Amino acid sequence: MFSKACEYAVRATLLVASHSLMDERVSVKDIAEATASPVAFTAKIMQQLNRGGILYSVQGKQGGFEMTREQMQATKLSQIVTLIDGDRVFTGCGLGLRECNAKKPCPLHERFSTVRGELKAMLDSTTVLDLALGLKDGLTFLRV
Amino acid sequence: MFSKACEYAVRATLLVASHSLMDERVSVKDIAEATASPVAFTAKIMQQLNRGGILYSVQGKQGGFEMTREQMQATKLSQIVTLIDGDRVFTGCGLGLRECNAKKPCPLHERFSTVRGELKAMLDSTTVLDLALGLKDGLTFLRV
DNA sequence: TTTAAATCGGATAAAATTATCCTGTTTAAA
DNA sequence: TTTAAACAGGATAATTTTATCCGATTTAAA
Ligand code: SF4
Ligand code: SF4
Repeated sequence: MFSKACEYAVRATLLVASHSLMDERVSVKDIAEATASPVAFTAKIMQQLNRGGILYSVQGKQGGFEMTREQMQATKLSQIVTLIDGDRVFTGCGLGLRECNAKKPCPLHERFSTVRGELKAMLDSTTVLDLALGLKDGLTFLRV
Repeated sequence: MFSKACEYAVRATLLVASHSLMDERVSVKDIAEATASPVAFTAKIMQQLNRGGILYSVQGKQGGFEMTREQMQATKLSQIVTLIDGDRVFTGCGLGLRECNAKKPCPLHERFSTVRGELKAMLDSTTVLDLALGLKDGLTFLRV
């Protein structure tokens, strides 16, 4: 469904958000540990999230990553997915046709575009804050 | 969403089915051409489809691939996806957690499993015959 | 019987994704 | 001022996925 990079990105963002709700800043090391992700790969992804304006990074000792409540509210999951994976999951053909042309539909067109639309609607309507709250309260988890 | 191999597999299966509806057998070369897929890779996938009982292969001159109407009716898209990609798309975690434990859900659990279930229901309720009919009638297409 | 079309399957290659390493810079604390 | 923690970013490595190649076998037609 999503790339590993994208899964790590969402997990990392939610972890940063839940800590920011408690006014804590987290390091890459903390993030990788808490989300069971490879640390160096996670570091790369944090750079992308920072450049994409999803969160803030603070350099130097005592540095790390943090989010404002505004960012948490403004950031929908679909934005993170698009930032890391592009829009293929939202616009791509279920059967892999290079170009989606409704006048020349693939056999799965009707049924697939319905489900794809539901996925997009779900990710469009879910904010980082929505999910970070449950995480902060210990109701949900980011690693097994 | 699906691997390239899986996309090729579904496209190839639908092509074989539509031709079998007209009592025509098709070669790997024909399939690759008609579905805009790499021929050698498609050949490998045809072997998997044959071993998996999705369709029949006929060796030797005038050989190729074919499906019975029973196979078309019995084969749901979900079976092809499972054969090629396994069940990760149906059972995997949207955030990539290794083990899905409803008692220890990821933050996206509720929303993701809903959409994932709709995808599965769609693929479970769609047979190869359903899609091959529109293809045979020229209403849908397998390449741009 | 010979030939050629076609699948089978193992080996290999190319490309993309995932993951690591290392050096430099920033910055707070000692 | 020195030190060490921490991110930035370029280079490289490992793994997986995608793709190709080739010799062997099967089989219908010439
Ligand atoms: S809509 Fe149908 S045709 Fe267009 S891309 Fe999706 S699946 Fe393929
Ligand atoms: S069910 Fe929820 S927790 Fe379990 S895997 Fe799917 S999304 Fe993750």
